[in-house]
Amino acid sequence: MLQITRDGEYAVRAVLFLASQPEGKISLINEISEAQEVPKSYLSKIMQHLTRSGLVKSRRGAKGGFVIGRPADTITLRETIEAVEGPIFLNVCLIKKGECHRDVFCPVHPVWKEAQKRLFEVLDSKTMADLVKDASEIEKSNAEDKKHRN
Amino acid sequence: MLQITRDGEYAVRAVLFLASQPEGKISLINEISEAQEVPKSYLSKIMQHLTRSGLVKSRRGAKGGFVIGRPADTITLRETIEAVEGPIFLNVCLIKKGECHRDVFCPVHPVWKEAQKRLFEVLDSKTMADLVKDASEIEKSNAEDKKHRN
DNA sequence: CTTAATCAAGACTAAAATCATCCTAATTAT
DNA sequence: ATAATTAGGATGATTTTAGTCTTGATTAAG
Ligand code: SF4
Ligand code: SF4
Repeated sequence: MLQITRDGEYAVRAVLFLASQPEGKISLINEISEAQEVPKSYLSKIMQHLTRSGLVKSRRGAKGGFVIGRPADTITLRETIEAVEGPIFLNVCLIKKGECHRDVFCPVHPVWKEAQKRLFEVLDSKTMADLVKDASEIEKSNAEDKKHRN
Repeated sequence: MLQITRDGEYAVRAVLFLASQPEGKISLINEISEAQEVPKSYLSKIMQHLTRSGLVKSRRGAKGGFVIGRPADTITLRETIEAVEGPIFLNVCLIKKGECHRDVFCPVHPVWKEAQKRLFEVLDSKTMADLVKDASEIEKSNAEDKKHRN
């Protein structure tokens, strides 16, 4: 359907949440689930993937939980999504040369290549650090709006 | 999976085929299916959608078949895909305001908006007429390559 | 060393989407 | 009439999506 799955969406919410936590703060599944409105048991599955990919670090047992795995300014939106959904290909012919044998003469093939490139430009350019900053600016702006509505 | 479906892919192939036919030439399901390597019975379902959307015109009965429904330079890649897949939304929050209630404070929302805009720029800018032209240029270039490989 | 807390791993499931196929009906030219 | 074609809908296999649940492993602390 040319739409990101809940896996990808929830992964972004989770990583973004961890990125917004103070250094060293350990977050529990419960916290993340409630704050980001993701079903707890589903989220736990997603966190496993994110842990295996290194985007987050986990510790089991008492005082365990999750922290972000790398500096937030080194984690892009695309990387987060692909960590749980696998690599993005807008059409099968982008998977690899010859995946669709028509690619050698197909005039649509280069268009998909370009479309994907442009999409990646956007998803690669936003890091989790950027998004945390954006969030605080939106919050500030919303507070301003509220004041002006009096 | 953030990938166009076979419906969309096959629709593009079919419309492109019709766009490349000489004015007035009527094409049969069989011809289109063979030339574009799309399962015949599946294609027939897709042609129905394309007909209802006006992108192609059909005539039943003897001497019937399909022709393109509008000038090829007025049909974009995006329109063709959306005719069979429905409108494209890279994430649910793009469907409409409030579809995701977090959109008012979510820093990722504007990124999806931008990503979709960029994607549309590419898919809207290519018409079937462009693609037919591109195809003939690719063919010419491939023939050249072949000659030089001697 | 026991226990409570917490994540890891994988089995399981319901519903929907995907990718088709097939049959019957309607239409059209000859 | 008849042959050629598309229209429409029923059907179906497979995969994906979006989750839940249970059991096991690990850890800190008393
Ligand atoms: S766009 Fe062209 S190359 Fe890509 S899958 Fe379709 S036919 Fe193959
Ligand atoms: S990106 Fe933000 S607004 Fe869009 S669906 Fe996710 S949470 Fe909602």
